Amino acid sequence: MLTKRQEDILKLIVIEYIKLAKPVGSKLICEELNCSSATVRNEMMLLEEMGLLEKTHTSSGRVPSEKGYRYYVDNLMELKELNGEEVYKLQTVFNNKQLELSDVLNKSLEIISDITSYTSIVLDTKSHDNKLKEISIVPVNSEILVVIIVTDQGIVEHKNMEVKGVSLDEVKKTVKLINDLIVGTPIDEISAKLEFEIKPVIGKYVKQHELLYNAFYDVFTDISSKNVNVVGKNNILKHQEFSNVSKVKDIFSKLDDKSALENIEEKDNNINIYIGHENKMSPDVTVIKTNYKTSRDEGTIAIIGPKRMDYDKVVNLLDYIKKQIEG
Amino acid sequence: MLTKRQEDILKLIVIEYIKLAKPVGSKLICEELNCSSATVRNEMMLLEEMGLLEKTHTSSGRVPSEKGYRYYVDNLMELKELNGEEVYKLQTVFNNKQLELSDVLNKSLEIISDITSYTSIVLDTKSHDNKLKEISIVPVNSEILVVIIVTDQGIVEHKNMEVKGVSLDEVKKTVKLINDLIVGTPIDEISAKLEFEIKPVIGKYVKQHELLYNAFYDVFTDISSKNVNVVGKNNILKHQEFSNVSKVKDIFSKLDDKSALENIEEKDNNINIYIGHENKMSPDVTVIKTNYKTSRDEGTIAIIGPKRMDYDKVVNLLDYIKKQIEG
DNA sequence: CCTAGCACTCTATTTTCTCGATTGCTAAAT
DNA sequence: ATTTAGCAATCGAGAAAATAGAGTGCTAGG
Repeated sequence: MLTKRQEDILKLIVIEYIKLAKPVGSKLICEELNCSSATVRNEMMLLEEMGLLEKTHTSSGRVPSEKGYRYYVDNLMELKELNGEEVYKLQTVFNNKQLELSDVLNKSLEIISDITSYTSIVLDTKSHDNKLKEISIVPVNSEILVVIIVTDQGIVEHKNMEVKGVSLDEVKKTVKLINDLIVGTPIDEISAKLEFEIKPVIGKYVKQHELLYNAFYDVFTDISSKNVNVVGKNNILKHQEFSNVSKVKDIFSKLDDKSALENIEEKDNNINIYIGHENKMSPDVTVIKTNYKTSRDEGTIAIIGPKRMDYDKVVNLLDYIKKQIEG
Repeated sequence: MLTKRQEDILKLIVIEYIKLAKPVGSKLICEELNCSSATVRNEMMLLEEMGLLEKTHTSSGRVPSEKGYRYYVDNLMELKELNGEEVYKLQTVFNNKQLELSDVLNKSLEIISDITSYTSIVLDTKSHDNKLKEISIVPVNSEILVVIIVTDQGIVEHKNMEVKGVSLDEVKKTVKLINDLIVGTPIDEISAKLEFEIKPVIGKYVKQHELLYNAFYDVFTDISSKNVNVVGKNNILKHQEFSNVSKVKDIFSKLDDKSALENIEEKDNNINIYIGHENKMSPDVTVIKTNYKTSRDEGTIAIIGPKRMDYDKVVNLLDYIKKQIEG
């Protein structure tokens, strides 16, 4: 258990270090508190023994440890209001009705990345609430046609389908069958329904059923897949903990690996903070993330920055966005 | 005019410098040629006077100047065949009929970026050959509906449209009118046709014509816009000319500016090489680019790397891709 | 016209030195 | 019992000096 003074010191060190990225000495702290630098040093020693502070070398000032940051975000952090300009910028995005939800997310996280100089990730999936509304096809040439799928929530997806050697009539028959049988099905149940209900039926009516079934199966599995987008990646370069190119390389290669990035998915509904080793990304960063869910899409939004991160601000911004999109 | 020996020396220096990124000394060259280092030095001096070589400091080896690279690519470069593995990798992409052309381009340039460690850009526009095939709408709720546009070449685009206060009947009437009047119109003529032929007509039949006209106009202009994609951006970090973070920042910010990137468009049908100051991107890089055009899409593909670039390989790869997609 | 030889130049690296910030400890003050 | 003043000790960051090595330009002889 920390004394009030120890908490004050820890808080000041975290805030100061976030601001200036230089180890914080006792002198700076004692100016803020009503005590001498020696007293502060004694307290600092205790805080270090508790594992909340670290030194970069024997005679350096103190730097918060991961445990120190953890204590800070759990007990000391104060959430401030967003300022008017930030809210205004975000509102123009939220009010643009022409944008789809995923665009809204990407654009608002662009703004956040701009404001904060951190990097954002949007992991987006079509919500299970989406029900198939309509399948239509447009032949492009004798080998290829385009399948267009629309859900009741307004999601539109399309994909080329290879149908070499299948007559257009056969295709139309199949589409009619599928439409009749699975319109109204939630998209995550389509694959199963396709296999157990549609496959047997089209087998009876359609000659090239094997080929067509596979083509549609591909189209549907493809369409219900996850989407990952990284925003403001260059902001990584702005932080001094990434002034050496090899660290940049490392983090960039992780931000590029879309399939690994899917692991960032957050199940929890709160805004969660993963400091350093608490996240799988890199021990050098903090990841702050939350869930979102609307009737149309669901997924995770995450902000990534150095551990020396403006925690209050990021939490606030994520909270604001989550509330806005979930309406 | 260069002598044969001078050309040999220049060529060796370019090749060696591309390989090792270190200024090339006379000793290395004279081992390849049948002459002494002093002779090579004399020739090097002449080549430097001609502006083809440079020194990094008084007693350093030589580095090709931009003019030197230019001479190399114009006169000395030999094109080699692609190796089997590379061709194989690319073919799996070209043979995947499910992919749209823009996906094929992006994926094949991903492969090229992998092979070469350079960065690629795809600038993609719908080809003028695309004719409007069909417009359809799907209402999502009372305020918003989705407009889906399909061209005869199989391009599908969709966009949310705000229609607050307009009855669904009015909208359907408008869509029918537009469909009747402009199906078959090349996409780049749609805006004009919309203004001069459609606008007057819907004015007669539809109450909220102003609002609907504007919404459709937005949708169409939006849809015929250009698309820029940057592939393999991280490869920038692999080259020692970008070992300092500020140069990385500079080039990254340029690669992020999608609208500025549209200027990369190449009108010429050949594979063109822009070395250093010859391109607008950055004096530190070379841009190699070419045009492509199919009935579906058209645009530019470009490879960006340090001036110390494997010119032969990149030219070959671009040539191969261009032929494949236009084939 | 070519080449061997050599003094010279400049970089890159290592070493040494100095300055200043900050610490931990001790002993005195509160 | 807690706080503080004082002080030697530690270490990093940066400047200055020393060294080694690669490569050049020039000269003179082949």
